[in-house]
Amino acid sequence: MPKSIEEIARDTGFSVTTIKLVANGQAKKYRISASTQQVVEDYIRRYGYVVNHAARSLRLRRTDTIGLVVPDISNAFFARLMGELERLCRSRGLVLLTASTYEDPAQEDLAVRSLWARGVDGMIVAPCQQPNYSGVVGRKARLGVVIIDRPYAGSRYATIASDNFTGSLQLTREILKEGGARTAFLCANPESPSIADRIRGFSAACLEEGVSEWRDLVFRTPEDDVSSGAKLLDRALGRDGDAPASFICSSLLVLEGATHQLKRRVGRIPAETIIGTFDDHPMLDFLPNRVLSVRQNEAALAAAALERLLERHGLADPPPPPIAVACELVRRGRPFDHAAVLQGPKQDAAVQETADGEPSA
Amino acid sequence: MPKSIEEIARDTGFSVTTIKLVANGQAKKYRISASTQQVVEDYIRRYGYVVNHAARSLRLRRTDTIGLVVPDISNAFFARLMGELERLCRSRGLVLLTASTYEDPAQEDLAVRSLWARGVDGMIVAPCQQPNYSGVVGRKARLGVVIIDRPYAGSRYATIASDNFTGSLQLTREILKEGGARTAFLCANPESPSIADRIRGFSAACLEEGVSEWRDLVFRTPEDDVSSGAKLLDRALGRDGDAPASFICSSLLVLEGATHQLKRRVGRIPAETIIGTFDDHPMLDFLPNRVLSVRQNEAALAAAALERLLERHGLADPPPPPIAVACELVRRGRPFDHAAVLQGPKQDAAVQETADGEPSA
DNA sequence: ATGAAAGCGCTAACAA
DNA sequence: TTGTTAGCGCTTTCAT
Repeated sequence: MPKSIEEIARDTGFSVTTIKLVANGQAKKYRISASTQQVVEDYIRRYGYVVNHAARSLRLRRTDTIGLVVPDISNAFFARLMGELERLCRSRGLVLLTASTYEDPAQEDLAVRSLWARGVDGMIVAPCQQPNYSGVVGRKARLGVVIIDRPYAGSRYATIASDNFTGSLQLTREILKEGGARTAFLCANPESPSIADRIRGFSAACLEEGVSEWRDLVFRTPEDDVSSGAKLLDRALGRDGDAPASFICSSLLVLEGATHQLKRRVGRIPAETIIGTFDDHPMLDFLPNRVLSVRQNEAALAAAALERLLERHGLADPPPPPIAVACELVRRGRPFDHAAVLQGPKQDAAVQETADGEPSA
Repeated sequence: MPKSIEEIARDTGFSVTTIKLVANGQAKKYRISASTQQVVEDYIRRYGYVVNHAARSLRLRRTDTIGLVVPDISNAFFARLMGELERLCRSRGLVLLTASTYEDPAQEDLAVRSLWARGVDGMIVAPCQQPNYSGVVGRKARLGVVIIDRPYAGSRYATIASDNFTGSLQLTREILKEGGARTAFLCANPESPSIADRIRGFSAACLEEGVSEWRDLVFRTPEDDVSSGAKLLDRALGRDGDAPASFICSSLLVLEGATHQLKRRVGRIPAETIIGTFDDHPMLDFLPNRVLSVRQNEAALAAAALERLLERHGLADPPPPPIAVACELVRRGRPFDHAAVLQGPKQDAAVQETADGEPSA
């Protein structure tokens, strides 16, 4: 049971100042005598000392705690983001408080309010609505807020997000190149600014390739969940029910629903279907298909967000310009080889290429 | 910028006691006059009031904060566990501090120490070693600790874990029934008590079915990661390199490595291979195969852990008996129908069964 | 029905 | 080189 500074002072007969000085390793700086130092250090070695963080926070008006508010921590992207943030925080002596909102604005307000009441020094939030915490968080709050992942236009806060436009542009280009003239975009929650960017990227790539009717190829649904993915695929299949040569999903949840529905409607996931999706995941490897996915850089997003937060922006009226973090296009499987199928499977070098490279740990 | 109780008292001319009474809604209980109540409430409505949590903690010697220490928050199981815990905590006015250890005992000690220094009221930890925090956390710590997910034998702490033995038993039984006489168990980190239970379940099922040489079918590797999964599959394949009729993976990471390696060695994942794995995940649906997975009940684990923690066990010398939470066997795909393959694919009712049921949101 | 005051453990400013 | 003190905002106990 460790002692408080005052107890140590009382027991050793020195003053709190002295104790504090040696406890903080500032002994020689303030020329504490060697004997004093010895006594105090022995005492601490014996009984231990841990600063009382509550008292410290009360005095310093600072908790060394930051809050993270995300739609859903069990979403792999947010879980990785949190992991990175926590690592960064720990190395700076900060601690991370996390809350999930499940895409519910009311829960978001609640979470923000609760974190604020806990006295977090700042918050990083992936909002599910146009962010405005002035009512929640007080007017002149000394509290820093940075928005991540959902770059709502005109936000009063510093904003960090992936470059979804370019990611989508490159993904769509590549799919069109490999898979033919058209592809469908199964798109959940199109009102979200990050998704809107993905739609813009999709349309830009379509127009590049002369697909002027791109609007007919974007299928939308409000909810980003598995059942919506199934519905979207149904709509994309259309009347004939032929499997599409390729499709792009706005999220992994949509992809789950789409593949499920494809199995129901077509009986299987055709090997020649090219699948594009946002958010990379190792388990995409389970699909036998050619899969192109857009990987976000969680580490860079986390680092940028924390940096922005800590530079304590004076919360100036014009927030700093948004930061866009580059994505990476990940390719899995191989472009489908129609010739090989006609000849039947071969156990040769060509087949060895199916999965190349060592799996990474 | 909300006010403190004392500011409100000063500004309204009442005493802090009065303010506190109405702020806590105990006005009528203590028969505060209606006019007083009115004044105070108006003031609070106008300026706001949020308790200063640091001051409260200092006074109460309690932070209403609990810590969660897990090997890796980006592991889907732990992410879901955390989500459940956070939800439960919020409804009780608690807040959750989470730290990842990346299976490193040093980081685990660091995390525990750091949370302890933050004054958490209790900790839930999924340890990567025989847990012993007496040095870290002080002797007579009034701090509750409950161990989750890794039921180390003889631990001094209350322990909650899935019933991995039964889960493994049922999984292996079913695989043997569907897939023939033998199956391999690709097993990472066999020293971990939860994995040891899974091995015991595997062997019990093997013995039931008369597979006395089960020891030869368990392939082990210390690290639970993707590259280990690949190595394990290599070893299981043996000299002939024929694809196995079935195999079981001790974790999703192992499965990722194993499927990857299977593609390299065999050229593809044979449709008739039956795959068993621990930890269920929606993306297992991506595999065209028959897949059986053992789903842990994160909600029940979280609830049990929090309950144990909050009942403040006096930390009696004999810890309470471990709690085992039942798992659920999840089946995906269909048992492979060899006859259907010989006849070629059919677009009929039988094929419709491939994926049955609506996808769940 | 309302008020006064002590003290939780820490830090910072000032003293000696 | 070491000591003293005044709060930070809250809760609790004891007075009115």
